[in-house]
Amino acid sequence: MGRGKIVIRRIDNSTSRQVTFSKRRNGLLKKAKELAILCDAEVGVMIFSSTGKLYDFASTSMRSVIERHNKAKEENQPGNPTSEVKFWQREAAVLRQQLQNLQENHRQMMGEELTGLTVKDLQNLESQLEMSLRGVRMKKDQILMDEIQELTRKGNLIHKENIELYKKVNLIRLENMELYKKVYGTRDVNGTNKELFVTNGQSIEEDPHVPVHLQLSQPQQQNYETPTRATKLGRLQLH
Amino acid sequence: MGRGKIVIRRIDNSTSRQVTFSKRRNGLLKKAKELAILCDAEVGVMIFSSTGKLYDFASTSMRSVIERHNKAKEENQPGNPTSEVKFWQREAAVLRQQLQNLQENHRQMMGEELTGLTVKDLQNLESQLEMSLRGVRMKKDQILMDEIQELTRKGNLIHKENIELYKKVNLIRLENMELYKKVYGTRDVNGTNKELFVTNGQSIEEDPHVPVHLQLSQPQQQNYETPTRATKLGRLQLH
DNA sequence: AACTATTTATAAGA
DNA sequence: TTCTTATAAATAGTT
Repeated sequence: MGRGKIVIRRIDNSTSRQVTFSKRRNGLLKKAKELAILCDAEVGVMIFSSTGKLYDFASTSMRSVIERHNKAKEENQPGNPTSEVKFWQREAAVLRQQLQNLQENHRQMMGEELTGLTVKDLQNLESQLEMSLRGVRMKKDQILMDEIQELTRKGNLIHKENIELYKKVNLIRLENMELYKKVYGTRDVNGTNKELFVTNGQSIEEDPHVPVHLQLSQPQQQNYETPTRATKLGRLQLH
Repeated sequence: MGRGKIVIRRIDNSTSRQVTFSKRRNGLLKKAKELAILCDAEVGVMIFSSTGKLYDFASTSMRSVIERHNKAKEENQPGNPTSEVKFWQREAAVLRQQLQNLQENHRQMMGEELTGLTVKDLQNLESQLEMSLRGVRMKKDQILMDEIQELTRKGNLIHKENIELYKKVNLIRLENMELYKKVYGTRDVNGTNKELFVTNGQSIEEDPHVPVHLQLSQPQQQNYETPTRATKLGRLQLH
């Protein structure tokens, strides 16, 4: 696969041998990775350049690959089949089996690997998924309902606060009007000094019955405190 | 490098995963050999199929490659009893952790253990379940459709057989009537010797247009041959 | 390190 | 599994 065909024999020219090594080494490692992923295989590759430098790849870990290789070749180091080692090997084997079973099950629940299942199996799976879906939706709805309830509660609280606030404002306003009369007489009583009743740069006066109008938070927002007028009013410090 | 481009991700279809494994394994081993020869490198490759079968290549010997690798990594030999036990312990711990993670995930997919999930999490889970459900239903429907198609095909076949059979029966009956006339003259032509046209103890005569009435097999039954009248007739040997 | 003409690997289909 | 074939990918030789 190149400009020309080559025969597989040691490349004499040191430079081009080096270049080819670099290219083909990368190619080999890439293909090893691909094989491991595509085919769900455990792969280990070790390469030493002619200068002794190591390049390797292991889909899991090189140690695991080597252990497995040793076991497969039954070339267990002659002289240490310690019961402890055997115990842990068995333990790992059991766990690996469990993991594999669960993985298969999980894949089926993910709607993958359905080939080989009977209609009965598929029906069971379907029922299970439907049940799960119902559960999940119920839970989600519960959370949303709770959220709504909480927001409604807060809204009502703020509404009450606003009413109280309104009363106070009106009291102060009356006091103020009295004061105004005392200082300036009776002229120009209406339409002045609105500034005195302004909070946060917004006049309350223009809307005497501040409606509770909370915006429900979207599910993806954790922040319940959307800066609506109501919450702004809610933050008012009254003393 | 094939008829189509593929993404590097576990191949779902077990058969094609196996086929690809076989091809790419050979490719990888070939390239490992070539690299070793062309570039004068020491190369070792170990591959375990998902079924656990080992395939390997070493330009020198696997032992040598592993030794060299160990030395390069400055790690103790996997033959050291203590380190071996430690290795398996770690292996077991990793597997146990994986199992636990997968179990939690699986429980959530089963609609259990949903506490602690955010609305966002629940929505993702919901989508996943919906997708899985779609996949499962599609698969199930596919199987049922195939089954129905197959049954329809068989039904039509049997219907045709019945029609042919009917023609033959009528022919034989006519022949028989002629015979009867010759033997007994013309008296009592009708209403006799019905026995001659009886198959399996059931008279065809009573139902001249045998309807094709196949019972669809329930999903759990593999047996398509429910013993209806139609199939009984279908089993008649005609020569 | 790029570039590409070619070879090689391999995905899909029988 | 193995073969075929169209196409993707790797890479030999070159700049």
